[in-house]
Amino acid sequence: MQKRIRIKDIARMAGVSAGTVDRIIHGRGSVSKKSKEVVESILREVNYRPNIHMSSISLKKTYNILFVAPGFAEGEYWESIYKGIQRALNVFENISVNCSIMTYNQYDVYACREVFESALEPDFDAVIIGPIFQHETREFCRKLKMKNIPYVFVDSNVEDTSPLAYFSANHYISGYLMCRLIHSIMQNGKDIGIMQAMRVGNESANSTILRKNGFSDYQKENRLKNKIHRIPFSATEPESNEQLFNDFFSENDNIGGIVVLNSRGYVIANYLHKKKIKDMKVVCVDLTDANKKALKKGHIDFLIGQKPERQGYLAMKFLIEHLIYKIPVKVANILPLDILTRETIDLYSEFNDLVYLDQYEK
Amino acid sequence: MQKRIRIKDIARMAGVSAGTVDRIIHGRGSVSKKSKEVVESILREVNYRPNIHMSSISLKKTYNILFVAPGFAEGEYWESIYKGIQRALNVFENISVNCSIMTYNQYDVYACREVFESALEPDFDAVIIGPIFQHETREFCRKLKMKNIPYVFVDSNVEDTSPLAYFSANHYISGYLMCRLIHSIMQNGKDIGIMQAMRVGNESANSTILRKNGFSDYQKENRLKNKIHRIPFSATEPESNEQLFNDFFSENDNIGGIVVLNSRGYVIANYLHKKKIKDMKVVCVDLTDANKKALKKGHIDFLIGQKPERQGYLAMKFLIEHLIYKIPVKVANILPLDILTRETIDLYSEFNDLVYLDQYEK
DNA sequence: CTGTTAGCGCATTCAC
DNA sequence: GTGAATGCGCTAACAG
Repeated sequence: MQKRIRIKDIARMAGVSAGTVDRIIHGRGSVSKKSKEVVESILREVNYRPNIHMSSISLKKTYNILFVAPGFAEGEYWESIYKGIQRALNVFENISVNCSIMTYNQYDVYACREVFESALEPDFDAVIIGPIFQHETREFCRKLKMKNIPYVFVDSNVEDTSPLAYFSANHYISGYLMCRLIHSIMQNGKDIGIMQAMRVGNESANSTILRKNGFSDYQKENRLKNKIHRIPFSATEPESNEQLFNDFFSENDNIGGIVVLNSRGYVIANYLHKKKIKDMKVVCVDLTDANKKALKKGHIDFLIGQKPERQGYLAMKFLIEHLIYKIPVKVANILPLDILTRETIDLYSEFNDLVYLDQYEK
Repeated sequence: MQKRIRIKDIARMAGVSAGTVDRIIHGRGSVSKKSKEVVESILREVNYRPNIHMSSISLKKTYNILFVAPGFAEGEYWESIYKGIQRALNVFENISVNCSIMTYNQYDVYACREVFESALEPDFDAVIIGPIFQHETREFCRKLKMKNIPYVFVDSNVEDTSPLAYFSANHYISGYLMCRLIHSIMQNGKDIGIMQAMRVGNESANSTILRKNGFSDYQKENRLKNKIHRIPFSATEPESNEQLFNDFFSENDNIGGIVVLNSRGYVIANYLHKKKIKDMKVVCVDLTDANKKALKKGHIDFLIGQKPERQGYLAMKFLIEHLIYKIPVKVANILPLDILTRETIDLYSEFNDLVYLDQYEK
């Protein structure tokens, strides 16, 4: 139970003053090569861990951080991520951070491009990106890199970019799991319906593609021969869905289970309930308000959660720490998947709303 | 985005000095009734929230806290709770806390009595209790109350006591959920085997009883007529279990699913594997190392987690906050249940081991 | 390039 | 019973 090592201790050991050690830790130049080497070797040797709460009271700088992601309404997936970001800002309230937010239409690649373009104008200290379109995101990241602006991803990673870190679920395993779950509860030999949104430009979201791969691989690995049908669905014109579903089910009368690879599971769950279609097992993803409600009523059997709040929280936390200390952070941060049923959803929500928060947060 | 209110602000508003406000916040007497009233009303009015990280650097007092619970080996349930306690001590390392630990044999009520007796000798500032035997725990709490020592429970609450708070899963729902899960994956019409440990004095653990109730109620509510058989099992003489299981399965040949209401699920899971008994669904509770291993190999289908680490963490955190600020804490703290499968267990463990921890913890 | 000093919010100690 | 002074670990501004 030895006392934590302080800057003062490091300074004494290195034969310099505390001010010099501080300059080295924060890399604000103007130190001799010799001092730098000596101090840095001692820092490593004693594994110095700065006390961020102490730092924060004396820190003067204001950091400007941008969160750019798909737009969201209350209770939707991306709102949870934003809430997590806010929570981090509360925990580190002593540190002055301005967090701007810019959103784009996730079903329209052209809108996304425009928003990314305008996001490059101001000079942010760092950016948190919620990516949907791979190509556009890559381009955006390339420009950020040229401007020397660090960025992190939430929700999913994008290949061929160099983020400081990303905070994501493993979407492949998510799809793999959903396939296992639907099979474990549905009647053998029945067909499976899959819902997966299409976007303008005919590109599925990054995460949805990965889930689909996981789903298919589970089928292959277990030599499952159930027929898979794609259920037509429109995210942008919700009023057309009922007709689409009617057509689908009249053409396919052997469906025993439905898997929804995006966060709109409640749409089909509510449809099934309305049409009094029983004996249909449903597995969905994302704890949106609408999905939680459908789960609670028993219209969804299993709901997979991706801890979006925690993703946002960790992203902002790591960014703050990086900006202050230039600490090398772990790049790949894969969060666990939550499996929720109607029995556990209430406890889950309550806990996240109340106990989970630190008492000293707003 | 207004700045947080400081003690200095309160002092100015109340027309007293910061020292006086501090004395009132911590209740260390020697303040006039009038000052107390004025300051307290302002504290409420502005909803003053002290900054514990600032408090901690200047705090001089050392707190002595006892953790008394069933003994544990590495990777077992109670170790996780203890780990959570340690984690809280790391997060609040600036605060000087001595945490002692005393353990008792959870299968022997007489051993428990003795340990409780000797736990009353030293003068602790607070006690964290892991209860097994209801009657003995009540008696222990009664004596703690007489000595004016506050206590909290982890794992489960005990009726007719007055803890400062308790941190627990909802064991009733846990049993209810296990019943639902086993039914959703096992073949219709088969029998169910239940494992539930017996203890010296013939008293089941608090939590196990509650789980059993939940299990039974799910059956009743859904008018499920499957036969339930109790599987004989000894926690204290593990070498006798194979014979007990052999006898059980030769007498009961229609078992389709097994539910284990205590943390020893791996015992039967490994037995089934060894004996090459297929087509038997297994649902267990507690993420012990042995259970996780069995889950990963596919010998357990669903494993229910109770977040023991988080229980321990929250218990210690709340206790520290209470000791420092006498903040009224929420008494009932029910944590959500985790549902784990072989697909999700790895992500869960990794995350808990690494990312979950604050960077500034050891 | 570097040491010194002041001040962040808070608890404590010492005069009054 | 109370205000003022001191120090906790750290950063920032200044002087050299």
